[in-house]
Amino acid sequence: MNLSPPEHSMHKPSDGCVDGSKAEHLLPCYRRSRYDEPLASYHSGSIISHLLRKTIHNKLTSLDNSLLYLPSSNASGLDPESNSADDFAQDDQSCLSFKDEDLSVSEHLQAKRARVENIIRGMAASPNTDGEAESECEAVRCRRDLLKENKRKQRLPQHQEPTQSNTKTSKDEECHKLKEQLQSMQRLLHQLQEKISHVHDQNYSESEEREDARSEHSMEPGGFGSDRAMKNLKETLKCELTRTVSESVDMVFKKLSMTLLNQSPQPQPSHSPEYSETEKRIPDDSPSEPSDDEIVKARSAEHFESISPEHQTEALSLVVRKPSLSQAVKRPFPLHQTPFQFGYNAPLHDSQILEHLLKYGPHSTFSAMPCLPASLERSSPDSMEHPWESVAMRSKLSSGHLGQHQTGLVSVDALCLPHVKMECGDLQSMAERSSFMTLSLNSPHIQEGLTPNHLKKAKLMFFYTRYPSSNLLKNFFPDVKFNRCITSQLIKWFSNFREFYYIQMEKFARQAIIDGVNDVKDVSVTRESELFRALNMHYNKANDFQVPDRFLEVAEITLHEFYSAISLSKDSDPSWKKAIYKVICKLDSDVPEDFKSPSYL
DNA sequence: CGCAGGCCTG
DNA sequence: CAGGCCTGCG
Repeated sequence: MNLSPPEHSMHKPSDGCVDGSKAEHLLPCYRRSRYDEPLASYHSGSIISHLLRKTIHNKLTSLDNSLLYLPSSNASGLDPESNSADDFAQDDQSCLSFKDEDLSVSEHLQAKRARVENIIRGMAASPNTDGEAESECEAVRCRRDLLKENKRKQRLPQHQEPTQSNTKTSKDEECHKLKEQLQSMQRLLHQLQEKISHVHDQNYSESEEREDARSEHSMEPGGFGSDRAMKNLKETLKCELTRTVSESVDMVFKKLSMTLLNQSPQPQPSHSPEYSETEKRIPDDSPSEPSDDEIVKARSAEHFESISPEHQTEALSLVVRKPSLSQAVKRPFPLHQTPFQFGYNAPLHDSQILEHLLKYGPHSTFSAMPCLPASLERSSPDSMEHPWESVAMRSKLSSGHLGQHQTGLVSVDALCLPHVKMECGDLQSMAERSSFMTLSLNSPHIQEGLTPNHLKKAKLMFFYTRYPSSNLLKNFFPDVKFNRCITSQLIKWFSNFREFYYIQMEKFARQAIIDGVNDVKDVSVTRESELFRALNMHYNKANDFQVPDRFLEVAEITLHEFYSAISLSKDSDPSWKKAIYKVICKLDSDVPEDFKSPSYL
C-alpha cells in the first residue's frame, strides 16, 4: 500500500515542473515529429510502414524471430515501477538519437526488428482490407465484420432516409471508410504500443540488471553497446510510432473535415453554426429550408447535448467544462450514468458519428480491445508508467458497463480531451486536435485544466484525506499537467471541502449540546446520521461511492472534538478550532491506489 | 518576502 | 467553488 511518496515537505511550493514529469519529457519527440517530413503520398498504412521501415532498416541489419512470441503473462515478475520517471527521462534523451556504436547487433535487437516488422505488416495491411493483417487477432476481425453487418442492416428499408442523392451516400461511405480507418489506426496503435511495451519491459529488466552489475564496478567504458542500442531502438520505435500515427491521424481528420465541409453548403470553416449554442441558425442567406443533413446535424447536436451528464449548475468557473461524456464511475453501485456510446445497431447516422468525432474530438475510445493480453487488462495501478495502459483500462471500464453490447459499440470517452470545446470545421483547430491526440495517445489524459470529473474525484478522495499534500495530489491526478495554478486550485478545493466539513461538525456538535446530550459517548456518527448524510450529499452526491468506514470514524472523532471544545466553552477563543484541526490532520489515511488511475472516474 | 492555510464573501 | 484578505511561519 502506502503510496504517499516521501512527502518532501508539505509546504514546498508546487511547481509542477519536477524533472520526473514523463509527459514533458516525451513531448519533444512529438513536437519534432509532426511536420518535419512531407506527408505527400498518404496511404494510411503505407506511410507508417514506410517511415518505420526506413528507420528500422537504418538501424538494424539482421534478425531473429525468437522474440516474436508475446508472453501472455505480464512482464513476468517485473517490478511495475522499474520503468519509471528516471527511465523516461533517460529515454527521452536517447530518443531518435542513434549512433553508430549502437548498431552493434545483439540477438535482442534482431528479434525486436523482427517483431516490429511483423507489426508493421499488420498495420500496413489493415486499414482498408478485411484483415489479412497477421497481427490482428480473430476477435478484431470478427468485430469489424459485425460492425459492417450492423451497418448494412441499418441501411435497410426500415426508416431509411430515402437515398435522395447518390452523392450523399457515397459521402457517407467515404465517411464510413475514414471512420473505420481511424478505428483501425487506433486499434493497431494500441497493439503496437502494447507489443513495444513488452519488449520494453523485457529488455529493461535485463539491461537494468546489467546496469546494476556495471555500476558496481564503476563506469566501465566497454560493454555498453547492446544495452544502449536496445534502449535507443526502443525509444526510436516509440517516437516513430508516435509520429507516423499522428501523421496518419492528421490525414484522416483532414479528410474527415473535408468531407463534412463538402456536405455543408457553408464553406465557412471557422465557427461552424451547428455547434454553437448561440447561433443555431445559419444567417439569412442560407437556404430557407434546412436540408436533411442539417436536420440530422441539429438533432444529433441536441442528442449529444442532452446526453452530457455534467450539465453542472454549480459555480465552476475554473473547472473546465469539457464534454465529458463518459462517467465511468466504478464501483460499487450500478452505473446510473451510462457512458456515451454509439450502438451500431442503433439508428445513428454516420454523420452523427463523424460529427461527434469532430465535436468532441478524435480521441474517443472505440470499444474495447479484445486482443489485449489478460495481463494488460489487469491494468496495474501504475498505469501512468505505461501511458497506453490506461487506454486499456478505460476500455475495460467501458466494456464492463456495456455488457453484452460490447461488440459493435463505439464508446466515446472525452476524458482525455483538452479543455477547449472544439469548433467543427476549423481546419486549424483540426490540426491542433490531432496534435492533442498525438499527445494523448502517448501520454494519455495529460491536460491543462481541471474538469468536473477531477472535482468529483477530489471530493471522493476527501473521504480518505482531508489534508492532502501537493505531492499526493500530483500523484493522484496523473492526467493533469500540474502548474502552480492547478496545484493551488486543487489545494483550494480541499480547503473548501474542509471548510464545509468543519462547518457541519460545528453545527451538529452545537445541535447535540442544544439537544441536551451530556456525554461525548452519546455523540456518534453512523451512516444513518444526519451529519453523515449531509457530508455524503456534499462529497458523494451521486451516492455511487462506498464511503470507507474510516471516514465515519474520523468524522466521529471530529464531532467529539467540537462537542468537547464547545462544551468547555473553548469557542470563546477566536482560534479555538485550530487545536481541532491539528488533531484531525493526523487522521488522514492512504488514498486507494485505484484513485491514481487517470480514468478513475 | 513567499507560501500555506483559514476566514469571509459573492 | 473561487477570490480576496488576513495570519503565521520560515
